[in-house]
Amino acid sequence: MKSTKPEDPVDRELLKGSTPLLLLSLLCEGPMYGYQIIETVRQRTGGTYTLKEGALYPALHKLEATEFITSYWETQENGRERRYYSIQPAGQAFLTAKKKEWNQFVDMVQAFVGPRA
Amino acid sequence: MKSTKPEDPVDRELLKGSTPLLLLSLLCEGPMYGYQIIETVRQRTGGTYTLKEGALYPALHKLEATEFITSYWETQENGRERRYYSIQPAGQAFLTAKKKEWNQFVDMVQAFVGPRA
DNA sequence: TCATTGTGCCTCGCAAATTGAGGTCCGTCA
DNA sequence: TGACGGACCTCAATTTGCGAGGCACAATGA
Repeated sequence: MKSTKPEDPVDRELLKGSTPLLLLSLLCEGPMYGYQIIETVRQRTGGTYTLKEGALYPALHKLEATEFITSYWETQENGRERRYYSIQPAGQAFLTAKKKEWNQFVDMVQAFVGPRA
Repeated sequence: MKSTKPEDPVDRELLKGSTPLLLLSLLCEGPMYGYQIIETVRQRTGGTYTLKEGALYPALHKLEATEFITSYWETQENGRERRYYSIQPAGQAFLTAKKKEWNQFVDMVQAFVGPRA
């Protein structure tokens, strides 16, 4: 798993604050481990959005500290370990709230920028 | 001009990066001065988005430094001064690019979060 | 007249988040 | 053996918004 050539990345500043939203959304589909999250995001966006490790891990740890997600280590057949994260009920609730906020935010900006070109 | 009670504000982190986009969009409608921008945004969003001075002025100065906008002082009848900002051709171009980026960004997040509830 | 509110500009230090670079460990395959 | 990729992590620097503060002056009303 590795490839997908780089596309023009989206303005980094726009991404700020959207990370928890993304992570929780992803984990809604099932448990995932860090590296997998990065690859999944990269693939699904065709390389437009490359989640950086330096942003991902701190974000995950924070979500875990607030009990929105939990983690557990799982040993693969080859003996190597992976740390899986899964969403918690509190995280579900938080996600719902965040989604609403996100939609509000989009509507607001759209109101100024004008509807989709 | 003053009122519009405070509503629940949108997550500050989400706002990051969207400010230049907003400012340029507004200035597309014609020259405006700082205080006016703040009031306009507050009114149009019903108080959801209160652009703070500490965020606005630095942002304007930056846009001016990059020649996306220009400013000029105008004296009112009562003798007071206002600093008007107006968009420049370079700003127009930048705005167009930013808009496209914005739409891309929204689509991307939407793809993970799921379409509007 | 005096005090308060509103208009209008600005800067500074703090907090939060991402980036980019760095580091570690260990399978696998040539 | 050596190089690569999987897989975890941290840290300094940067960027941006926030809050608080400051300054100046007009208009309002007690």
